[in-house]
Amino acid sequence: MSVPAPARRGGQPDKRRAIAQAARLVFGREGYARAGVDVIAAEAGVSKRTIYNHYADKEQLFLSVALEGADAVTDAVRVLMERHLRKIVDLEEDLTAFCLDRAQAVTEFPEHFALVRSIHAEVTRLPATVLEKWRAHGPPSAHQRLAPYLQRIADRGLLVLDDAERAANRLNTLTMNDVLIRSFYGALPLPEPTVRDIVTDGVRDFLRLYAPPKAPPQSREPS
Amino acid sequence: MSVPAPARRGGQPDKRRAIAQAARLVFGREGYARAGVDVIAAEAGVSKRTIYNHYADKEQLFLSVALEGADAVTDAVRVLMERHLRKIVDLEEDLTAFCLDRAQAVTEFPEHFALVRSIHAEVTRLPATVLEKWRAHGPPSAHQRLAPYLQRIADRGLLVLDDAERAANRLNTLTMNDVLIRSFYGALPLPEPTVRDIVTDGVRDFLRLYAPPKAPPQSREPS
DNA sequence: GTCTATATATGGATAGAC
DNA sequence: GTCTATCCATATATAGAC
Repeated sequence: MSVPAPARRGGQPDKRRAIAQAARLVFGREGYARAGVDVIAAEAGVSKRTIYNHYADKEQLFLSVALEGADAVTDAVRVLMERHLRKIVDLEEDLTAFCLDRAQAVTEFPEHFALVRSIHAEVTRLPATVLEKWRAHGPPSAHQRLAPYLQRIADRGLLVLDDAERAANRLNTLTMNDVLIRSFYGALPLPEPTVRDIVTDGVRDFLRLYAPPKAPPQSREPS
Repeated sequence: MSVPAPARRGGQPDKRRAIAQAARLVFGREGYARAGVDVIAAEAGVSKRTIYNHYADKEQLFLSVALEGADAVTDAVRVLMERHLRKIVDLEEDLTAFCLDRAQAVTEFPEHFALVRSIHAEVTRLPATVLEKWRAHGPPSAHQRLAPYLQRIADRGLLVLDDAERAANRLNTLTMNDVLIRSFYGALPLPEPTVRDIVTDGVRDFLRLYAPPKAPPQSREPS
């Protein structure tokens, strides 16, 4: 499943992107099995044969698009981390804002999460090598990138961490997972207030688990 | 989607169950779209026409089987609650045992969770009325049944609950959800030690959130 | 590389006898 | 109600001209 290099020689590389985008749309809307290569070709404005010139078959096209989409989401989350977790002013507020934005990313990439649902449905039929790549592009990598941010926060004394990666996973569990499951992985987006409640509660409990024993708000009047 | 009453007049009601079982197997193995009514008929040992005599179409067959399967899982979980949570001897141990058994139910009903994955993939194409029924038969009902058990435990002073149903959801979030997501809803079962780690950690954190402030182990020597 | 046209297969649903 | 045989639509993939 290594992403094949776009054909350069004389061909229009735009077409390949047009195909990928159309495939993402149609696969997301119809699911893998129902999606017709015909429809994808029409949506992309190319011939069916052109698709088969760029991709070996329907399955390769699907997997290629799925992995690209996962990377796009991953990049978006990376941006959110930098925005909310680089400089902490109020830990609870910043974590909440981060998780809220992260949760809303689910509804901002609807085509991709439709692909995620299709992959879940097909997962028992996918080759092991493909699944490994899928795992590598997915949530686990997100945890690995979140952990250093939490570690930096802990180094400033705002959290007490035994294991930064485990804590990253906990934050995810307490906020994202509920949103994912209850929204059917974004298929039926939850009302914004509901998401806010879930995330707020999750962050609060996360801090109850990981906040320092008694946060002395740097009282300016020592005994 | 009301489950239609089996035809009695002269027909063999066994056939219907054979069809349902075969459908559960084939839908679980192939997914909704790939599953052929032909194959289901062969697996059930009946003719294709017989299936269409019992069920309006493929979709009705699928949904009927899915809801029945959800009820079966629900009943199994109900049994586990009675076994582990009716009489508490050691709260942490009992909760852990319950959640472990509950998590392993995912791998004990592989066909059903394969159906769950298919439903996720199809969820945007399902009628709203069907989705409501699906939700009603699924996890939310499990929370509602778990809550009273937690409430009884709290009444004995072993937990401090603000809202029993919220706590039930928390226990679920901290144990089941990770298992579900990381195993791709049971498609790639996690190693038993991994499940044990997840559940053990989850219950420990649950108790850190909901245990009474300082559990006095009824010390026999007051000041 | 791209297009039109087509081969080939499959699957949902039905007709009609028993 | 159940079976055998079949219709018809659809979909993947390919052939061959430009």
